[in-house]
Amino acid sequence: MWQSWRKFADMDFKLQAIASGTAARAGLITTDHGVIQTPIFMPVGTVGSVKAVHFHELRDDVKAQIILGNTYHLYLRPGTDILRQAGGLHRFNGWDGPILTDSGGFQVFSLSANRKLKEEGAYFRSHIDGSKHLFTPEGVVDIQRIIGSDIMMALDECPPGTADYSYARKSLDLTLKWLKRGWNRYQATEGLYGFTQSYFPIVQGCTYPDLRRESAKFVTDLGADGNAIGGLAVGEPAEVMYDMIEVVNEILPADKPRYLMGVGTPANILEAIDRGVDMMDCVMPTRNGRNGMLFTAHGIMNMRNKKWADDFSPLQADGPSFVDRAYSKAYVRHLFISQELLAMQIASIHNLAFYLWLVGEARKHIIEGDFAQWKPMMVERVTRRL
RNA sequence: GGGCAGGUAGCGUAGCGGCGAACGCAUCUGACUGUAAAUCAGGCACACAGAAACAACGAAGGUUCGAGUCCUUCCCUGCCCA
Repeated sequence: MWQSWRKFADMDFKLQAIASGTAARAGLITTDHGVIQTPIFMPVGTVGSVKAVHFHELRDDVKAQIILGNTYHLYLRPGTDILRQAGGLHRFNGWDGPILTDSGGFQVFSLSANRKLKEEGAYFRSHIDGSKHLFTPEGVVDIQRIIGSDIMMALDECPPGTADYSYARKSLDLTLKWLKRGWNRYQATEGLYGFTQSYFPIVQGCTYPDLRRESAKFVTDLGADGNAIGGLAVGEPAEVMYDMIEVVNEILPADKPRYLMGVGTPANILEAIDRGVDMMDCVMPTRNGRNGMLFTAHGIMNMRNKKWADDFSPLQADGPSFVDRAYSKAYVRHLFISQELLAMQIASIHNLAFYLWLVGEARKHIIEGDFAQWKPMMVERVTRRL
């Protein structure tokens, strides 16, 4: 185990431990809104709300340390005027912990039918009212200054996992230009609300190792407070994703946090941590939770299945959240079948608490030094179907 | 007793000469990875399992190449009148 204390532009990242026989590491990220213990999972709160979960539940039950917001969605609603008047997103929604905002780069991918990419930026049609908007690398920094997130993300293009080489090449060229322009705007501006904000550039390059290496090198040379890996878990096989993480993490600096964007399943998360990833986010625990899927330390349950109808045992007797013991499987199934809102609340709290428990356990085992033995056992358990 | 309206898969309903029959609900199963997702997809008599066979239009007759669909009788339900 070794330690390093280094002060970077806006943010501290203190590496606390690296488990032997693996690239997994434990650390502490210090922001103006609090300290984050890594590896960490970050619940997604796209429009400034982690769907179906109150902030006191997020803090006290889920034990979230940082949440996400989304630039595209917040820009459309409530809009920058309201966010500026509110004094930023922390003041607006009441979450006083760290916030990371995605740039809208993912919407370039997920709303691809409603956008056109040009050198200057991404032209969008609002999914809400069809109105036209332009997202530039600079503009997206400006918007995130107004939102006031602790970590701002660069605007990138996130191509599908099936993209061919020539498209991936072209796409990466655009993303690299955008990264540099966004970085320049970031350095030329400062936070509006009296605390500092970081800017994370994003590695792209689809499933092509040479493009990934080039991208990682470029990103590293910017010297940001932390670096992100994007364009994964978008249709490529999981093994390919793991390979790309390894390729990229050989290059990304070890003394800065590495953020794997949009990942993933509990097994994905453990594999990513194993390969040196520090931060992850995913809609899966909340979205799949609302749709009846519960992730547990013993496997996956579809709560709508008939087999739970008369199972009065607790949701998860040894689970980390109060909902795990407060409610039975039969009751939660009844709530889902009856389309009761409480079902979605319980499932969201449970899944998020499980995800945070999982990364917390990973951290513990990294520090204790037996992560390499613990991980495969855990991967097997969390992928079972109950 | 008379009049009117009806009887279609667990329920509700569409179809009014080509239907092995649409749709909704219920029910069962699956999907969901930087959230256009409290969403989406599929199954759903019985039996069998592999391409063949047998299956829902109240019942029985009839007309027709062909009938939920037209005709006759009967049974049942609801409403109204005696």
